[in-house]
Amino acid sequence: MPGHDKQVFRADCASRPILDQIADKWSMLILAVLCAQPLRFNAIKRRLEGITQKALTQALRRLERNGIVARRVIPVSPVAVEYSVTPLGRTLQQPFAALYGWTVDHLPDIEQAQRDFDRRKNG
Amino acid sequence: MPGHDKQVFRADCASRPILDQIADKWSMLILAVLCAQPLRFNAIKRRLEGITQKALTQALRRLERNGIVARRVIPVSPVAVEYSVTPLGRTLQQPFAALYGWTVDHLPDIEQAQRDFDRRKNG
DNA sequence: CGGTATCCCACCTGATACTG
DNA sequence: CAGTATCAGGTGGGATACCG
Repeated sequence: MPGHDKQVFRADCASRPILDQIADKWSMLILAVLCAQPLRFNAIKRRLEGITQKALTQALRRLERNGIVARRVIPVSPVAVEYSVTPLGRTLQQPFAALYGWTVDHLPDIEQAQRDFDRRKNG
Repeated sequence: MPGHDKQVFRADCASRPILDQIADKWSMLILAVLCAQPLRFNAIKRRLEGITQKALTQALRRLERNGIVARRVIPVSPVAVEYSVTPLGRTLQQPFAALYGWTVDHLPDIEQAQRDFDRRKNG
């Protein structure tokens, strides 16, 4: 991290809570599905196997509050709500893809390291 | 994420737990401080304002298990333990730096979005 | 359909004490 | 120094029920 090696380690660094809210379990996956196309609440939920309604609601609110996704209410009956990625959110695609690509590329190494570690501990 | 748009959304995708364990609150900061130089336990703790001993211990174990950091016991008295970044861990620097750079670059946008959102909700 | 409200429990936290 | 152990207390998640 050339250039900002000092501030980020301070508890009051402004980027810390952002990093926490954006680099979490579900946000990356939500952004990925929405980047392909805008989707409605339950459409997102169906695509993200394992997410609960509560977790999805919370993650979407957080992303909306941070300007990453937009929420549009379509006044039909029953109500339809469409979520889409904002221009700001699109700029996150590159960093996220890099991180995801890393996990895929190094998955064998990591799993090997885990086996080694567990064997050392257990015998 | 060109090329792997399908698997990651499945609950049993192998990269999911890795992503969870690596893109968490403290791992990025720990890796950043250790990339500059190997450090002992309390040296890391002093640099990461706000982390508890327990949280640091857990994060280091997880990083060690995944082959990201190495733990070396130096048999002096009292015991010294030095943590360093492995070659595998070094390859994570680029993706992490990209993500951190993003938060710094877009911090004003995000804070503005937060103010707008909060004002809409509260009035 | 897209949520909110509620309950309950696992977990994380912080503080403190103890050990090799 | 570098942890582990323990306990109290608060937070968040899962399951369920209900609402516009």
